[in-house]
Amino acid sequence: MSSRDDILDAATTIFADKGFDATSVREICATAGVNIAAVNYHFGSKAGLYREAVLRAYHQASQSAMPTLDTADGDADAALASWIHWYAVRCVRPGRDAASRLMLREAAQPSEALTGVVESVLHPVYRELEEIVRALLPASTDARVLKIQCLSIIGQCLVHRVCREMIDRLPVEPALGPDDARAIAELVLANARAALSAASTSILESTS
Amino acid sequence: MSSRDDILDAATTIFADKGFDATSVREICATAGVNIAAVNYHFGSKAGLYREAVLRAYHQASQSAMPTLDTADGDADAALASWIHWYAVRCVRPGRDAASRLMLREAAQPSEALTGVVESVLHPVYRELEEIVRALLPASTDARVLKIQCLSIIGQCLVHRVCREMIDRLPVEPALGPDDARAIAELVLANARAALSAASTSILESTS
DNA sequence: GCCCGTTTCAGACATCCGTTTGAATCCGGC
DNA sequence: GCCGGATTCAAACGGATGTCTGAAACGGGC
Repeated sequence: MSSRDDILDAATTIFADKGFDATSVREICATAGVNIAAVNYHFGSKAGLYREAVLRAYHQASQSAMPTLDTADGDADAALASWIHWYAVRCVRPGRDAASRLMLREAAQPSEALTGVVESVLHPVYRELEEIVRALLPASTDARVLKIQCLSIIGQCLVHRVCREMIDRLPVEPALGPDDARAIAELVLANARAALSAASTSILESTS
Repeated sequence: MSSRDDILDAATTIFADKGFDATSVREICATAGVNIAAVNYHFGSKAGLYREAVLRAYHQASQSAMPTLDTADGDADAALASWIHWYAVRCVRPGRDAASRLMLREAAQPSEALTGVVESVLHPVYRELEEIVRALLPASTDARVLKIQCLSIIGQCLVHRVCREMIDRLPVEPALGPDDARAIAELVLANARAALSAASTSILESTS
């Protein structure tokens, strides 16, 4: 069972770094130190290996529990803080955690072959954030505004993952690294609080 | 000169959609309705075609002028509003504008072959935002905080482009479309204003 | 010691890729 | 009408890819 896992480990890392198309089965096997035929023996095909790697990454991602409104005993603000910290750390920490990198790659550009698989882990994450944010906004808030606000929070975190290569090349000091995860999380939280309370009052003003 | 442009048009669209590796020269030529050899005749290689497509996309992107502090006569808040609107529309509007899609793909994952080319258009955009945001924050603001705040603004816009496929699959109504560009821009602006003023006062409090 | 299912292996398979070739075609200038 | 450079074309090139084959090696159960 070792070679099967070796292949999965190597595949997760390389797929996460280079994407499905740019990765060759031979490279994966060379990294894993196994014969090329092992991929088709254990996984049927390159696509099967990819599917398995994403599924395993999903399973690993489910391990570290996502904070929810319930785990915060209904305290929406505390839940927001926990959620943002949980998500931001996940985005900013550069991973030896290749699994989460692979997940995020799939999130941005889902494989048509994996329809439903990735959604099953992504949707609950989004839904939970929306529940938390909904509790922090007036009940009268437009659904469209709620959605945009949630995506803004996600975007502030995700940019540090998706645009990491660009960020690292930015001609401005200081460079942002994994050590700044906490600072980023706190700033995003402060921004979200400010944005949500501003959104609340502006809605109250417009309806008064 | 027509076939050369036909190839560039087809290449820009397909490269933007599928990336460099997943795109084949044969597919580009079939779409453009030209012979396969035309790519190497006009551009030397697939990489040369890619480079040319990105460069043309960059050139087109430079046409619509970016708002700056200067064009707002030094009014930082007005400049921020203009900049966010300019950038958000660019991100949210889906593209028949394949050029900007290609640019954003390059921004997220720059080709090593194009080092310097994309930076030359991306860096001024970031620099300008940082100038505007700097003017809206206390002079004592930490450079790291300034950078994170700028990336938060960029992230809130960019998420609508980079994660479009995921957003479209979100199990929550209503769907966000290109018509919501203005609403998104306004919300991001409101969020940025709230975040920056909150950041200003918190810094003042901490130093007093 | 031997057996049999599991796993590994070197090698070959067809296919697709980006690229090249050399001839055919076009077309303005004379 | 015809020349010569520019362009297009069908066909093929070598190489890399994903996949498959058949035999070799392994390893626990009897």
